[in-house]
Amino acid sequence: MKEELSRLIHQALDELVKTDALPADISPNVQIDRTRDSSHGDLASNIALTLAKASGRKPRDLAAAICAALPPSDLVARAEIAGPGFINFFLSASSSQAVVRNILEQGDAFGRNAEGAGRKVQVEFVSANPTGPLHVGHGRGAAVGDSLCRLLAATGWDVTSEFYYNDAGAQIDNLALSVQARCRGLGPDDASWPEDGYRGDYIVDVAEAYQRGDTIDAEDRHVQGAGDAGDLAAIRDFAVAYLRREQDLDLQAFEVHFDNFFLESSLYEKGAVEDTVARLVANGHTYEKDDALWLRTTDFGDDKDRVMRKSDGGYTYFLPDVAYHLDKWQRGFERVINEQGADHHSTVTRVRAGLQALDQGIPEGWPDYVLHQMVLVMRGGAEVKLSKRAGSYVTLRDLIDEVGCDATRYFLVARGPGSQLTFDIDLALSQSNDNPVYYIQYAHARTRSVLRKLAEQGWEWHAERALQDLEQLGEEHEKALLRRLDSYPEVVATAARDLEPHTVANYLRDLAGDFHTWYNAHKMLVDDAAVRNARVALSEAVGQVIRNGLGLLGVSAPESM
RNA sequence: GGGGGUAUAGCUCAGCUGGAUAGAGCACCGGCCUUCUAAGCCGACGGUCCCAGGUUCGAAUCCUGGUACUCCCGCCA
Repeated sequence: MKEELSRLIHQALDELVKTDALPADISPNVQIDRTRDSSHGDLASNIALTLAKASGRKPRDLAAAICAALPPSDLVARAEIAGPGFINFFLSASSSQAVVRNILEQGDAFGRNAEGAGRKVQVEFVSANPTGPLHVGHGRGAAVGDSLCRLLAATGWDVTSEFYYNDAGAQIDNLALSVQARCRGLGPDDASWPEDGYRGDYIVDVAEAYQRGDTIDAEDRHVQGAGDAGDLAAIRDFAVAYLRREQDLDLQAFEVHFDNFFLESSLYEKGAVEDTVARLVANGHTYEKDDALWLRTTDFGDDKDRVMRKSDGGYTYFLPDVAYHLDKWQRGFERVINEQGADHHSTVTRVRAGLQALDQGIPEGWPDYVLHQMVLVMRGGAEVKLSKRAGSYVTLRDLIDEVGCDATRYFLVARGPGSQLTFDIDLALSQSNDNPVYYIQYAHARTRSVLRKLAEQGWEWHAERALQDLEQLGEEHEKALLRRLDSYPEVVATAARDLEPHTVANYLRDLAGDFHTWYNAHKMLVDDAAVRNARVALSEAVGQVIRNGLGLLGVSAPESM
């Protein structure tokens, strides 16, 4: 549609150049925008404003000349000059109604495109260490990351989702010590409680399960509790498996799926960490100082050099991070997106620097990052601190149990990742019916209800026949809906390109609003068969788009509410 | 000190890569259910788009300089 209009304008400009009404050396950048106000038509161009100076003519005069030179087209009913010199295009009824046919014919595919051209992309998100249940911050990562996967898949990318976790580091030792202490009947307030031990109640559950000899069947490991409080290694394996299973259940409840789980320990087993060190040393980007091995990341834009191998011989987390990303590159992911909490933003420069130092031909800006800001959780008017160690943080499972998966996912994905999110539990609980997700789902349920009612009244409706009656859609509310529906593919394309799923959420709210307004203003199931057919077709199109859009957010579209 | 993010209605937030009269939800006020689902609709109220400059036909949006809040800056992950 935009392309077509752009072509018409170019033709008009060529005509004006030919008749010397415009200088030949202009380089028009024709821009077509959707109008905000329907009194400004459906689409508008600012071309006369941008060319006014170069042509030495007043914008409105130039706009008039362009309008006069526009070749006739079935798409456009009329073009008007408005404001300082905009050209407003009013689409013909038939071309604006065509979107209904497109939607009903394309169904689930409406809004998808092939921009990714089947290229491989990996999205890594959540990546929580198995030291406790997932909290709200992980939930935001899960909601955003999963939506990104869906958006990328919808725009032609070959997507792999991945969850990375550390199953062997210092924090895991700390976890094991905490469970061991619980096995011995100690509490966080006892003198011999491990320093910085995990204080949460879930540690008690792990300890009891271990001592009972429970069997854990997690996605990637199967462990039985040995029951021996003295066997720290056994406790560690059991605790990791136990908490991984808990996280799997959290993700399952959140309806988030991962294609791959990647263990940090596997990097050591494969020798990938040693290889990475060797390569960095061979490339001459390292030096020894204070018994430690440093990487000169300042050569690659970092503000100071980083330790790779500590003076005690162990590696810092930085090194396996680099090894891990090299592994991603070697798996053929030319594009990788890491969705993380913004508190990790300082690792971005570091990891990219490490990859550059490897000299493997990895592009400088690789990989991409989507960083989400903190989620503040309010309860009873006060902030709940998200401290694992205090054990008082709000878990994702709590939220899902309390406000439901759909509402939680919508809430966490409906805001831009860059804005801090205040999740007010009291508000979510006391006013869960006011959550925007219900507003959208309700619109969908209404479209389904109309079909049921139609059948009850003995009327028949067939898409192919109804599409013959689309010219019956002449009400202003209907035109607004048609405009909104027509913009959906652009919304999806933009959201995917900018990695911003929340624009889809905003769009759906607007679409649902247009639908509810129309629903209240006009009855669909009227006696006039042609009008009825057309309106039900429009309703069906709305339902389809809501379904498609909610699908991108991982939110269900219920048949009835 | 360095870096990331944010600043828009009483509150929570949108604002489509510079467009026309800056929008929604919540809260408050007033209307609409005998009629396809009132989890809905209609109306009213509500603004120094943090401040100061700059860029241009045109700035909430871009640039510069400030201010405030927040997160990060370890031989933790």
